[in-house]
Amino acid sequence: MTKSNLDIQARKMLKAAKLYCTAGRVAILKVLMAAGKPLSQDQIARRSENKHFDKVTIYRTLESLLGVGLVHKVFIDKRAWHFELAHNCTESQCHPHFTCTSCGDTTCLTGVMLPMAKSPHKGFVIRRQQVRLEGLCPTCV
Amino acid sequence: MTKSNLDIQARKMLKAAKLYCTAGRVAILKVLMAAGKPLSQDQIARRSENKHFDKVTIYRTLESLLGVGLVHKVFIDKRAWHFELAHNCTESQCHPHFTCTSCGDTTCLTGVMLPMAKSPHKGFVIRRQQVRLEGLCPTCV
DNA sequence: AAATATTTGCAACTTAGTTGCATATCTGGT
DNA sequence: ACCAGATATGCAACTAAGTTGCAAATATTT
Repeated sequence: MTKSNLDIQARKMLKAAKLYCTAGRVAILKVLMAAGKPLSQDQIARRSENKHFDKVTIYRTLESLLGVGLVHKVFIDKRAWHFELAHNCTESQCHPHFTCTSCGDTTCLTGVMLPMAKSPHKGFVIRRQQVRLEGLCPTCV
Repeated sequence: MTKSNLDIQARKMLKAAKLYCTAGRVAILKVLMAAGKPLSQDQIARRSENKHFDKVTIYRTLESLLGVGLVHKVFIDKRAWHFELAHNCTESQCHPHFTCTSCGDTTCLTGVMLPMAKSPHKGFVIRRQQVRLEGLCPTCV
């Protein structure tokens, strides 16, 4: 079995981040790369079913990927946390996430970028900005 | 016992929204007004301890307040949902919420407002925008 | 290939939020 | 002010999401 492109890329990312290159990390990175949108632990588990990973492993893996900045936590109107690859992001801002109020689906609006907020209160140092949008998606309009 | 200002205000808001004016709703609105920042169910419960409200009641009350737009759900890096009064907000945008990465505290940056994002993908109708900021607060700088 | 460092899976647990249903409370009409 | 109907509340039991400790398995370094 030849290693896929995604596989090679995932291993490169892990090596660059000085993380142990384990089956779980590679698999989860690949799932996130393929998805192109934020996923929950549960969704990740279901999308890597050919190999079963315990949910604790998935959470801990995501934690380690968060730690080195390969992955971001996304805040959307769902009960479970969602994670996505941190590419397409500048140091201070990712793309906005759009959630449809009708079907509930979330889309990454890559390419859209707002100017960074400036704190009016002296003393606040703003490092990162996240934008969440809500409305109707093309299918539900 | 004379009714406080907050009390009168809360009742007015409920009446205007055509919601039953119950002890729970008034109490929770007062707690949110007094807090001036997003609170979780748990925090609301602890701040209205002179009268005990079941957590189910608090969730359902928040649900009803959300329904008429008196309250907003705020998305921050906490496990529990947080809610705040929906004043100080335009139809399409509240103030940004700033969370300190050091102490974890969240502050409302009232007065700060970003231009609304414009969708580059035709077909998306953007109705509301929420901004989450992260960095260091004055105390932790 | 061995020694060391790190990750994984399991079981048990905590915390957040939900559901159904019987009881209590609210509001408008008389 | 009181009653009927509408709505909200509390309780108990439940589901879902995320966490902890520890022993076994897997990576990496030498």
